[in-house]
Amino acid sequence: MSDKILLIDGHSILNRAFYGLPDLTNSEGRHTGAVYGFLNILFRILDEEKPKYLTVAFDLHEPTFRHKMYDAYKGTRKAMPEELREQVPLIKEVLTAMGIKIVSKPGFEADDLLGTLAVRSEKEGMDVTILSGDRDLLQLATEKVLIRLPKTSRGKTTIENFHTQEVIEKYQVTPPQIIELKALMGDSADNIPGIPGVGEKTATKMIVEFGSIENAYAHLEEVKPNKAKESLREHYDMAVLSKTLATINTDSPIDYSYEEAELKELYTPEAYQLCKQLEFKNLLSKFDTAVMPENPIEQNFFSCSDLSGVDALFKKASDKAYVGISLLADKENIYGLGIALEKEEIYYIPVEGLLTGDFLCASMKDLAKTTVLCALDIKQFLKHVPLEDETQVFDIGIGAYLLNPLKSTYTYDDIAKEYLDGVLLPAREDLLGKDSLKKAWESSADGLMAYSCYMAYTAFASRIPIENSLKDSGMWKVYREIELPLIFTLDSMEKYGICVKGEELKIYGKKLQVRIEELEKQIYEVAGEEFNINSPKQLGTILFEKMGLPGGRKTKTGYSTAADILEKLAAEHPIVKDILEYRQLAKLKSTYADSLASVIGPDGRIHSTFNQTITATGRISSTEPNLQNIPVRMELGRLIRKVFVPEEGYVFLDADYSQIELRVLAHMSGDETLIQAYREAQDIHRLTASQVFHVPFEEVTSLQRRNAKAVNFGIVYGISSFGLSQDLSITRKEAAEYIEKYFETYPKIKSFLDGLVAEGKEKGYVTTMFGRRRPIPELKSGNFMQRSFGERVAMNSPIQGTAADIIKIAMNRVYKRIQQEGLKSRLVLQVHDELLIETKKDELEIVSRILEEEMKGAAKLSVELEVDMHEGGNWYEAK
DNA sequence: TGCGTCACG
DNA sequence: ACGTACGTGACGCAG
Repeated sequence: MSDKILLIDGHSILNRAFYGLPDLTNSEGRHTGAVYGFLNILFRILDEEKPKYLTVAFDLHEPTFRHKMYDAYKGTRKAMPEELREQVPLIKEVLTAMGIKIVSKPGFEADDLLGTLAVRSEKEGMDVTILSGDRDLLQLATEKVLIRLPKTSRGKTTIENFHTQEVIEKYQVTPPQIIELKALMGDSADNIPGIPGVGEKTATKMIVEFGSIENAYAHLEEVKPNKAKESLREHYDMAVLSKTLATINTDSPIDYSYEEAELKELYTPEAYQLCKQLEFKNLLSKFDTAVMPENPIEQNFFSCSDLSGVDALFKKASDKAYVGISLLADKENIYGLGIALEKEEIYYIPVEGLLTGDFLCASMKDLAKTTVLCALDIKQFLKHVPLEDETQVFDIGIGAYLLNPLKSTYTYDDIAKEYLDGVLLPAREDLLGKDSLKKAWESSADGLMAYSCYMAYTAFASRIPIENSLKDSGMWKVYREIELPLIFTLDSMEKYGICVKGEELKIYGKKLQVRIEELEKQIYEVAGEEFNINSPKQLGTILFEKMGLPGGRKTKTGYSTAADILEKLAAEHPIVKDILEYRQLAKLKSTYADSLASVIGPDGRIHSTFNQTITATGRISSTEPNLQNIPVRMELGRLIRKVFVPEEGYVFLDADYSQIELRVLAHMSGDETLIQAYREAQDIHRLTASQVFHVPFEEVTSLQRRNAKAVNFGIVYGISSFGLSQDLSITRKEAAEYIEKYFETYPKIKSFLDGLVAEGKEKGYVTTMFGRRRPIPELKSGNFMQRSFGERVAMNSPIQGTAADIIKIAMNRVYKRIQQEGLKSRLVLQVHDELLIETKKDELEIVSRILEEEMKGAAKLSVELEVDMHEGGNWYEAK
């Protein structure tokens, strides 16, 4: 087999990647999306082609010969956006680090270099592949030269491939004739003037008929249509110029050695460093551990596996003010412990023989009496080492979250990079691969010690920088008084869990199943065939193609079959109602009945995880299972709440804030009308309607009230006339009028929201009443969509976030009061504005007083925080 | 794995 | 002109 060479059009692929992918930046705000996209496509092609040689060609910035000709003629060049421009040197740097040959030459475009190398290589007897985003390159296709054009449509990349034959099939002309086409049609992007009045159709006809522009002129009288003939006649010199401009030079005088272009090891240490800095996490896994640089920190790792040594170690640790801790543990087992006493003194203790997990945990409980334990995830730590005093611990993960809540994970290597002067530590995956801790342990992976020590090191070393940053940014109080105590509150909620009746859940699931099968049958019958109703794609085909229903909104992949679309179609055909019911039941069965049943523990209770470092606004989230989205709005779904029950001798007490976000808005904006409204009104939406629509309170119609309610919601979400119009099924204009009237009624709300956006733009972040920050990089975006999103976020986050702060404060206080007063009752759930307490029957009175006092008293606002409370024998009754 | 959908606040 | 309400998590499908 002959050798293969891959030639890449650097700028054009970078361009493709830039425009095809969302604007990606690393945590320093450096734009990296185009480089990332480039590398992804490079690896994909390398994988497919496995070439022996590889070369990437770039234009230089100075104008080339061909451009000069036309610039002189027309004098225009297109500008490159700054976000892309700064990535050009970056991709060159990465390619160089990977040992990839780059060519460019003053006075020559990348096209010319590619053309020259393609012709030269073909002559050498090689197979040539050219990767470009530019169709001009098609003129280079031959039997041996393959042109590959990546296309990004709907987010994914497909590649079109062209040898001579494919060019002819697609364009009806041979590759060299592509030049003629292009010269006739012109190309504004490429600054080729072309012949006025000649487009793709005419050009193709002409070349198919005459073969070349010259021949067309030779038979000018035969050229049709007349318009084109006249234009050709008039613009002869334009045709000549265009052809020159469109022709890629295949004989450029470049020095080129195949030896240098030979593909070598791409995954070099230099490339690793770069990918790490750019935060290309997916790419890092491609690197072999062998290329990872030796880290000086590692020389300070010590293994400690004898009892007396460990005793001495804990003794030494107890003299420190604080230490870094990493506990290697999962739900079942403890595998080892890392302790950092100093930056240069880190120990690893594997669980082994007399050094049991229990022993280590007991030692740490002791250690906590004298020394602050710093770790990445204190809540996980508490699962094995129960502590009660928040002053005994420091959580660097939560600190890092507060400082930037937009990250999706808070891993030690990220934190080290961020807070320890950019130090690059090997990530978990570098050390342990994708294996679970258990697996790594069983195969006694030697990465365990490094993993544990790096984590302990990071916890130790970043404590001070994180603490300082929190103080500098005004978030120390949020950390110290809200988030840190909340760790203990959430830990307790997770440990208690909530009792769920598994048997009844099964019965409920079976009932659903019966009806689901009925509906299935009915739907198949009406549709005339069996299909997967759960597949939006198949469903769309049946409804909108086979049955001919009017298809509305489109999604990326086809027709939308979302509920709001189907509801509007319900009158068109009875099948739609059945589908909606089917959907509802299928959801209830799969997400609630079945999966809830599968996570009931041996104690008969569900122990959800409450995440403290997920949301951008400061809310907590709940996973495995999510107990914050148990149905309540529809009766059938709401019934599920009957299986959530308190244990014997207890009842549920459920307390929720009434319209907390609107009250927060009233307070933060200081709008007297809204504040006054809250001081007077039972029904805020009715009152809003009466004020906005200028009708007496008693005469507000239900429609007016509904509209006012939607506007109130809209305000909290960062109002837009479009969003409101969608929600209310009214025109944008009407929605805009509602909003205008609303702002007339509550003028300070308008200036408050405007102020938030202005503040966000100026500072790059917005804050809650308590100082919690949310960065909003989107506000700086040049993209209208992104920027608008940023503006809505700027309006919403302080409100949602303040409400989140308030309920967190309330949770902590309720938790502590229950503890202090020695009660048996316990907080078991939080659902954003709602707390559920499993209450000992004889403690009902005191607990309801605690709830009321602490929830209402959690924040001092200019309007009352109102709390609704209900008790019941299950969650359904208590809500 | 990403998307569409839908459950909650 | 752009094309959407804010914040989440889980499921099933399709590639």
